[in-house]
Amino acid sequence: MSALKSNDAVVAMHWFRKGLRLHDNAGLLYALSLAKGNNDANKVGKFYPVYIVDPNCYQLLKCSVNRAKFLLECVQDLHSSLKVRGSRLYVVTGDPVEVLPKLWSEWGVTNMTYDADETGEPYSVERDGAVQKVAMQMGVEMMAFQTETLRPLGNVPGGYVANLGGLASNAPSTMSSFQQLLSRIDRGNIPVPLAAPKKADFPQHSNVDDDEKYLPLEHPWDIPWPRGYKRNEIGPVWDRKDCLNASLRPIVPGGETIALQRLEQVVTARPDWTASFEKPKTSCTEVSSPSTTVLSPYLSLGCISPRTVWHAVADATKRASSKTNRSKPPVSLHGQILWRDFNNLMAHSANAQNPGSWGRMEGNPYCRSVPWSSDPKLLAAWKGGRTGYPWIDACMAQLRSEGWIHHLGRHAVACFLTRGDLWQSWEAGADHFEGELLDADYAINNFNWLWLSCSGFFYQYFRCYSPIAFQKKNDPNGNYIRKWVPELANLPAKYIYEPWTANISILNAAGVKLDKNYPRPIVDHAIVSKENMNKMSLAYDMHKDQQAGGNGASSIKSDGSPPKKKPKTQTKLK
DNA sequence: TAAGAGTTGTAACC
DNA sequence: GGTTACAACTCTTA
Repeated sequence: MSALKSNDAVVAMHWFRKGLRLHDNAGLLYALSLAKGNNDANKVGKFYPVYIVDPNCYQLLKCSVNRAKFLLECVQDLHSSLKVRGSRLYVVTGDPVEVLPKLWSEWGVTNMTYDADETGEPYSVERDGAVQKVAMQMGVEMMAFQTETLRPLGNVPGGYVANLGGLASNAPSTMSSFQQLLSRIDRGNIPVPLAAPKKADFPQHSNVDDDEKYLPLEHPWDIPWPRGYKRNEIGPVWDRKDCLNASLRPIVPGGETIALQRLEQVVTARPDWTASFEKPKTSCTEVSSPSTTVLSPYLSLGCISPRTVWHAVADATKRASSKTNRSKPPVSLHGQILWRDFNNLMAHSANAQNPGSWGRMEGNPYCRSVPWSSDPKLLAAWKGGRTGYPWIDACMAQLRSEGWIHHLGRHAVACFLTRGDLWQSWEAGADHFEGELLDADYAINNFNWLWLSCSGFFYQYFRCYSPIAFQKKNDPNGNYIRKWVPELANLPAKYIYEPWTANISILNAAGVKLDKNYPRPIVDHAIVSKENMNKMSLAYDMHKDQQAGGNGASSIKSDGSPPKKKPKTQTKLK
């Protein structure tokens, strides 16, 4: 595409949204090359790297204190890294659709690069569409770069959909068929990440100023709420005091610099560990140092690029001892990055078929209809870690405190909320996770909720996690519970997973007062899990009927009653 | 059309 | 600690 509109020097802007990094950032490099005038001294222009704190953005509206802290740290780190290179970050607050045109006029911007959102996330689609419209009117040339997945998702050269005949609805819906698709694109080779720009790559003597008006925000309470926002109505409920609450400690600090250090420490420096990594075998009982990489928060905001992680894992694996067993996708570390691309492709495909459907049950081509209940009390108990099942409550406490839970803990609480126990919609769970998780990601979060609730991609609903047995097997002494549910810390190991089975003298000795400082179970897992399996079975039968060409009517008798289907686990109900 | 595979279940048995 | 029944899902492939 033509970059220059006239003989004038270019004024280039790079709009950081996700992709909060300097390394492997094609859009940033392209903007810099434009501003440098292809090294023609007469054509050296200006370069403005910009981040917009957008209070309307879903990231801020659903955002927990932890996530706001993490985001601001990422932005601050970007500013520092740019300053080292003789530049700076311009941080502006407001709606991008209003803010960008002002900056374009003020600075005379001719070109703007940004990282594309290919998943079709509704807020991004709406925002970017509106910005593009204004840019067109103002003659600002916008250029999007696909850099947040190993390969572009869409119908562009090297993209997944381009290798599916250009039809997103042809996207593979299983991990193995996804891996085959990837292996057909350039024989499965993953492009090498681009280096971060050096000081010499920035146009010098241009526009570096210390205008305090554009400094990064320091504290989460500096973020203004959108106009008309009413506390407690929607989104986060926090103020300055909440932000200073010492119990809220993100599991990792934000920023590209720390992300790259962490990659070095956990992957590069541990070749044997990296080569033999198997996700299902990692521990969800750790109370001090996590058993996985905890790179996901950085990937979700693009502090580190997936290609960078991919190649670091490949290099470390090459250096591993010959005696070390090499794990393979989907359980290996490469597998984890592949899952990420697969999930992104599914989001892209769902939204290409029906815009905005990926985060919902209704109209989502990958989601089965399940008649979930809606009980605010059960949902609140789950969110607040007051279900009466210590392992579930411990996970929810860690989520609230650190913005992170081990993958298997997420499985446990997601299964519990949906098909396992509470029979609440996965949408409600996904919504809560999106606000609380540091690594909240539209594609991946919704994919996993579809999976765990057996609404899509995973269908073995008879495999159900027990909120007691699963973790008892991993952590017999209940150390994880003792840390995150301190009310139960003094219970003997025998009762730590089921405090209601202890007699009153044992409870008294441990300082546990059921219904007072710790709740009794809100449901009986042994009973509801069986009932729920029968409900899932009926929902699946309805789905089959619809697949067969009907509208599910054959499952409903003329009097409106459900079919007399023999419950498959009837014999176990007693 | 049937067989096989599917990142990570549970409980009972030896 | 390994094996098996539980009651049986869907999607892909041959």
